[in-house]
Amino acid sequence: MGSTDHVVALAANCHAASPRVPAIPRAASWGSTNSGDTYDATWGLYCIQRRQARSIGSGCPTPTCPGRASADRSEELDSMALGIPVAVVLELMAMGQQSAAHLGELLRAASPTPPGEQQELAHEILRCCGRVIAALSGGSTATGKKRKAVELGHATPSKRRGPAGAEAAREMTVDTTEDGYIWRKYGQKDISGCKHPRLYYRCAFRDQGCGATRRVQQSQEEPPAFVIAYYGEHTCRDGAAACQDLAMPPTVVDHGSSNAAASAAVWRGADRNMGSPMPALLAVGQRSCEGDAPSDTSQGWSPAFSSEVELDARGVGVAGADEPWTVVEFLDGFRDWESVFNSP
DNA sequence: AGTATTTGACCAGC
DNA sequence: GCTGGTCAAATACT
Repeated sequence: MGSTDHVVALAANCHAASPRVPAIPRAASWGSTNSGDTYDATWGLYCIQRRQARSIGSGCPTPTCPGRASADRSEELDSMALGIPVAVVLELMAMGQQSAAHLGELLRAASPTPPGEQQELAHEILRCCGRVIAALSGGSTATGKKRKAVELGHATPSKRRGPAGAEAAREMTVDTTEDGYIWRKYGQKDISGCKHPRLYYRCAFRDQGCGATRRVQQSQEEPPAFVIAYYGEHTCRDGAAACQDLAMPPTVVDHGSSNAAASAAVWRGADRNMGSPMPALLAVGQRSCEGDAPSDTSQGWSPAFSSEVELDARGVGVAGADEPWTVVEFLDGFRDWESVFNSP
């Protein structure tokens, strides 16, 4: 059995033990909050209503919905050689990432110290997913503009245009500023022609040498969307994993972070989800952005979501009348892209 | 008291 | 000179 099968099987087994789970972040790229699709990322099950899949390319009034106005979307859909929408790949990779994180958590719980080969493997899966997501996000930048060498951090550290030390900008438009990393705000600037200020964040683990930064600009659209540009790579044990570790129960994780306040903030988030089946992933990231400027430090695991996920005994979403499908079916080969996206 | 955030100042590119 | 990215002191928060 391969690693992926292992993760999927594990996730499916875990879900069987707990068929109902709280709301889970949905990848922003799928957009609409009331489209009827459901995503149980924690347990690795993904349900999507066919009507939502059809909305891609047919237009949707929701500004952040992938089906809206479909010039950009069709461009994105065409952007992959295999004809697979980038957004869907991102979604699946995010799911894989979460499953790997969950696997790591379970392995850690089974044998806390020292980290075993299995845990290293889980971490490797997590890292691979993260890199694919980063690569795909970079390939679908909103502006498509290339940054000059001086902006890419090849120059000595300075106050150059573009965050210092940045290697590349990966720009994306999402409906939440939460992305699974812990960021520390270090600046804010009013930008000419923009109603909202631009916010500057760096990784909270900067003291560990992590040079990742991001720039957040709220669009003037309604509802709010955020254009987030990422610079540099997370070197803080792959950022997301570290952040997730912080959110785990203390009996499982001793992260050793000197960042007490950040840890405390995450723990407060965890408290809100006491009793949920997977606090490490559910606990954080449920604060939505309100007002003009999201001044909060993002702690979330994953992008925006708003709907409660109701699952039946098999762990399949039952949000609507249309027949749902699960990503497990897809991964097992019972569903293919055509059946998902072209079905009436 | 320690840490995070805010915000005006500074700096460099354009 | 204007703009935007960063710094750092002041302030707020826990």
